[in-house]
Amino acid sequence: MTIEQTLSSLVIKAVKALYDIDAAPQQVQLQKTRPEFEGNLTVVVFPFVKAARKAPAQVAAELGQWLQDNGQIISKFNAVQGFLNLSISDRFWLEQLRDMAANEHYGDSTEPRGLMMVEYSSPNTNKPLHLGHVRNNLLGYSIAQIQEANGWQVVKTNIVNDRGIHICKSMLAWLKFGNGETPESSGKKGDHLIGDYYVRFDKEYKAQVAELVAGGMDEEQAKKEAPLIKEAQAMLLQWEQGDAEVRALWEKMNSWVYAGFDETYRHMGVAFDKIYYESNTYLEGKKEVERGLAEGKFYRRADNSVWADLTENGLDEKLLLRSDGTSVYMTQDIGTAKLRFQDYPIDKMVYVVGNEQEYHFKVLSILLDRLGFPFGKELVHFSYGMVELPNGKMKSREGTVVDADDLMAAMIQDAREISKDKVNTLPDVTPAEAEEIARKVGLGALKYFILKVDPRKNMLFNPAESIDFNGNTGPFIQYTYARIRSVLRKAGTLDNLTIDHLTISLNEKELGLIQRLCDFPAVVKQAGDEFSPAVICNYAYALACDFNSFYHDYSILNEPDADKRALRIALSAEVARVIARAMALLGIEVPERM
RNA sequence: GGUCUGGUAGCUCAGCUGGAUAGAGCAACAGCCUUCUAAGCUGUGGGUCUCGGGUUCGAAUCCCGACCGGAUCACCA
Repeated sequence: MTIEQTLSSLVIKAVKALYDIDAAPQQVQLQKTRPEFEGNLTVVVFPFVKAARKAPAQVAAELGQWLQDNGQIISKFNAVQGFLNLSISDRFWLEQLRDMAANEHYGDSTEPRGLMMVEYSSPNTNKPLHLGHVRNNLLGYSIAQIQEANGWQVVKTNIVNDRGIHICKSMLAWLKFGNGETPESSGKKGDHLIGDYYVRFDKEYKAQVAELVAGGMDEEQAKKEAPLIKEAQAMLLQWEQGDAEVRALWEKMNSWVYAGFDETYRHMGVAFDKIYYESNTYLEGKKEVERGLAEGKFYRRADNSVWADLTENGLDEKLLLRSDGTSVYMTQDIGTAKLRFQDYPIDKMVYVVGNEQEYHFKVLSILLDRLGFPFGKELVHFSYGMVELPNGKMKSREGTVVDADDLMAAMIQDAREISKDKVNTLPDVTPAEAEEIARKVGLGALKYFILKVDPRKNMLFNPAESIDFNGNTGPFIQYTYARIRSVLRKAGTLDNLTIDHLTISLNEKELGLIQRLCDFPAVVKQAGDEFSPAVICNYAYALACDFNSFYHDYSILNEPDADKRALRIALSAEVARVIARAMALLGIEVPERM
């Protein structure tokens, strides 16, 4: 039972006893007491003043007196207008600290909630990952961790868009201009190599179009008639027909890309439990559409294309199969969903996909439902905002993308240089440890920078300004952790970490820290309910701030009173543990020293 | 045009299921290391919460309208 629950039920008893009011739990408004007032928690009494027929300040005072007389945990109170500020006894807080320290999984929900599949990343295999994917990957991974902490069994999944005209373009450009270049021969990462040929295709294609237009052709027509695009389309057809040569080339080039992606994922610290490939799922989707057609749920037009009529759902009509019988985006997502639900007993399906695809998922949900999949209606599109640059959206063809590998490398380099500049550089640090610290800190700065923003909102990234390492940042929180660990290493030989004496009187900072620690389980729950790693970020930052303030004002190891010293050590250890856990929920590692 | 979404300090963002004098960080300025890690701590300045109505004891928060921005409405994925 949390302090809020305890107090809430006490207040309900109080208003019944004092004013004969039958209050619902939602009517009891509890909030943290603002720092300018004395107390830990505040009851807002306005909801009761009307029924009590007394002035707000009087209701607050009477309520406070009752609570103090009848609830053992309240040590004192004060009433300011309609706000009743309650001070909770030190003993209560000390018991809370003792209990959480004894709980190995503090913060986690104990209630099992079924199986949740989280799809994220979902790259195309024709170019390397960029900043948009970084936000996607970090959000997806973090959401998976957070939902696990909330009791879900989570399967992390990735759907790789490994077929289609885009990959044919890269293949074609490589055949024409590549001279057999490989990742080994060029020293390039496979995904970057393929991305370069995708860009090369576009360049050559544009030149062809320009030439046709110069020759007098209409631009729209030129785009269709350019020899390169015709060749790419022919190649896609060959691929669909299973042409051995095209398939072999496709497999070779995709394998280069996968090797590159694997490296990026590993570096980023994200992983998947099960990967699906569009080349395996799109046929399944076609079958489902055919079935729906046979069952009269869809209809075929004169040109042979297949459509779903969604007008009764307030939407338009949606294409499901082209007139040439090939599948579209929607088709393969239907197939992928079907395979997934065959493979796992999924209770909740979550798609981590940008908000530009809200319409797509609205339609997908309706279609799956219409096809008789019970999970369709319940699917969650975790729709996150775009990462924008100062001059607008990233455009791969305009060269304004921020590459994921480059960005991570740059962050780690910044971290290296900042460590070097520190006056208090660790004297005995080995080069290997220094490098490990730089990696954790650089990636920590990047991840926190992205995750601290409300996922639903668009966010701005300015490549010209470096990401901070001071203030409300990942490194600030990592630093707080490293600081505590340093103290604890020294304390290890001085004291044992037990709280035997629950009679210690707490100072303001100690009490505030314990109260903050007590919030953690509710924060984890809120982050899960709202699908928001940002909630965890805000909490971790507030906790680190509280600790640094405490650390500045009070000595831990030089405290002469042995009981107080033991308490401070135990409290610090608990703060470190919760920081580490919160950061783990964000996919951020914490260094023992920095 | 329809639908969705956003507008809070110079900049990046919290706060939004209504509660006390709207908060952080960055940037600027002023202090604090012989003492547990100064990636830290303390202080100063900085606001018409886009605008206008409404609801109420109370509105950045809820409702309506206006203005401005973004997304989306493909035989692209």
